Amino acid sequence: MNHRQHRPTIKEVAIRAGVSPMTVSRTLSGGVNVKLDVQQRVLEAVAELGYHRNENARSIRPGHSSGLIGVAITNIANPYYSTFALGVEEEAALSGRRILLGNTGEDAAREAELVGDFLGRRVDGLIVVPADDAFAHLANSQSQGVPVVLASRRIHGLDADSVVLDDEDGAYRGTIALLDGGHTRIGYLGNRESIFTGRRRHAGFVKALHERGIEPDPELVALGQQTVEQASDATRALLANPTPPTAIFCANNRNAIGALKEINVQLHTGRPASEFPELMSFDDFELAELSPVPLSVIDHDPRALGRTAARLLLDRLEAVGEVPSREIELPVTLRKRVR
Amino acid sequence: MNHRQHRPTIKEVAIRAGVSPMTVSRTLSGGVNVKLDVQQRVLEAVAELGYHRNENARSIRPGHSSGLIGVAITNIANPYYSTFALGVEEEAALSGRRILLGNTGEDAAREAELVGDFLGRRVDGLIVVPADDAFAHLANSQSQGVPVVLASRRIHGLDADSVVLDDEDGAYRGTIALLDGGHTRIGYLGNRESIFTGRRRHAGFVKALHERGIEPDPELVALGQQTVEQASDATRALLANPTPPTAIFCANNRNAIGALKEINVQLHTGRPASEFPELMSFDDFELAELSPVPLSVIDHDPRALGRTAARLLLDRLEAVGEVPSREIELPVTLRKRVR
DNA sequence: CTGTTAGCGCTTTCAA
DNA sequence: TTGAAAGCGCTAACAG
Repeated sequence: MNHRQHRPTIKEVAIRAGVSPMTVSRTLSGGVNVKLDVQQRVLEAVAELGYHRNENARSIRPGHSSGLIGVAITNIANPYYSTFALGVEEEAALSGRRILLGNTGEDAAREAELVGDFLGRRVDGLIVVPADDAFAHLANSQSQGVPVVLASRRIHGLDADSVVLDDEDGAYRGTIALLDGGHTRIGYLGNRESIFTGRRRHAGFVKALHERGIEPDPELVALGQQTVEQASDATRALLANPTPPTAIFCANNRNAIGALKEINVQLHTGRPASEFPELMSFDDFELAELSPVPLSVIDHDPRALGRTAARLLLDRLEAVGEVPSREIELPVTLRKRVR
Repeated sequence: MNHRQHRPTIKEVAIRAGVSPMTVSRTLSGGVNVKLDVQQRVLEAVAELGYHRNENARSIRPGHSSGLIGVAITNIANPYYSTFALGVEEEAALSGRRILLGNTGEDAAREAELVGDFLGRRVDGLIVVPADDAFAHLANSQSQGVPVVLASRRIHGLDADSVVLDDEDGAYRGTIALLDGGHTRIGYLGNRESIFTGRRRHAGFVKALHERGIEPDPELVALGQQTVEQASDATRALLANPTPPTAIFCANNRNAIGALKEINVQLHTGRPASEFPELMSFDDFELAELSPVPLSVIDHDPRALGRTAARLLLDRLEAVGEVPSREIELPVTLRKRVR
């Protein structure tokens, strides 16, 4: 490895090109008021040294921003969030910005820590899928002029731009579809009630049942599964119920996949698929169509969610003066019987 | 929103605490040689103002690093790479570092652009899944003392730390398993030969066939599918062959999933599953066990790949002096008949 | 068209 | 134990 072990500075480029640092700076900023042949020499020196402007040095000057967007999500490995991150990255790249990515693992303390770090790195703004309703760290960010966009989940009491899904309506429609299919004993696998989407999707589920005069059986409701494995365990418990559900509403892809895996395992014992519950999944996911039991999905576009979140942030960064915060709710589509 | 619209500086904290900026700085760096009660006052001022040290300003001082790691991967939305990114993030976080994430979309020009940007932001190092064999931008990075770790793919001619999978051996063993299962007409869905893993996995495939005296039929080999949809299209073509393959080797999860989806579609026409080819997938993936046809996977751990890549980088950053570059090859596990 | 000066926020060095 | 000065890399503002 050719170790010059040194990052060239503007001064070195200047010396090599036989000009002052200002001329280098001007050349790199578009070249206004620099003779063409001088620009040429400067650019040659830049290329020879492999020089890159020190963005950190630039960003400490007044008026200049870092061009960074801090993104705090709960779990990058979940395809829903990674696709979301892709959307953010794409949209951010359009304005030449980069994303600083942090994983919170649904841990509020970790989230606050990450946000503090992001602020220290002078991000232009934050895109956060909040782990819970605590928001002192986010309000602090806003108070310093660093806008916050909430994605997927809102926080009660925090005035910020946000983009979420139409959770309640989706869950409601999905549940109604199950009820219309003749199911009356419907299980529920979902997130904790303390999580925005958990609350909303469960509310939509309950609303549909109530509308048909059905009281949800607490024995068929399992909340708080964060992993596929936990979801499989919860499904096993549901199936072991003396009067098992004939359908299960899965409030996210982790829970739907866990349910599917457990059902698939139990199918190998020889019981026919028709004896297993039909599934409704909030979130589409890859290979859903291979389900051995009837499966419908409440579909939406996590990439668009990411792009929208980034758009909200960029719009605010470009806006002049005070702008009221925008709350966007993206629609979801019920796709019946993808299998 | 409470808009102070201003990021407090060390000076303001100092004024509020009635001390000099240096005392604030010292307090925040551990508090050596600062009286306890003074530290107390400083920390109160910090909390009141929501102050965060400007890391960008810190990083321009000699000796100080940015604490950033630039990560350039080809597609965050691919679960393989998002899990990889999770591993990198986790390991980087252990040393208090953050990741700057960029998506290359398999585009070498975009990769070079990203790397240039990362260098401008003074990353401590780079972790790259290279889009192709061009490496001027990476050598440039190294020459400036910014180490590069290649992940998943190596580049011929670039001396850098790297962690890859045992591609050829995995593909070889997978293919042998198919041959042992009695297959002689085996299709291949994979990446372009210009991509490191594409070359190696294909080589392993061919090696196994040759060992059994079989010449691969060019009509059964489809290279270059990057998306699930393209893989489905390629599968359709394979299945339409007058003498279709009885097994298909899928060199990555995109291709395996595409094959699975196409087979699933064709199953709905009524032809029995037994008439469709058995599958071998390099990469495990979620719900593989739901495959309607026999499916084996060549499994590995993308998260460990990410952690290892980060570890290689961090080790080099912590090392003193010249250290020879390390090339790690992670093992893969053949799992027969996950379904 | 080009260069000099000054200062962004921070911390190392030196002085008190 | 504290502070003042100087300078990291860069560029607006001013001078020439």
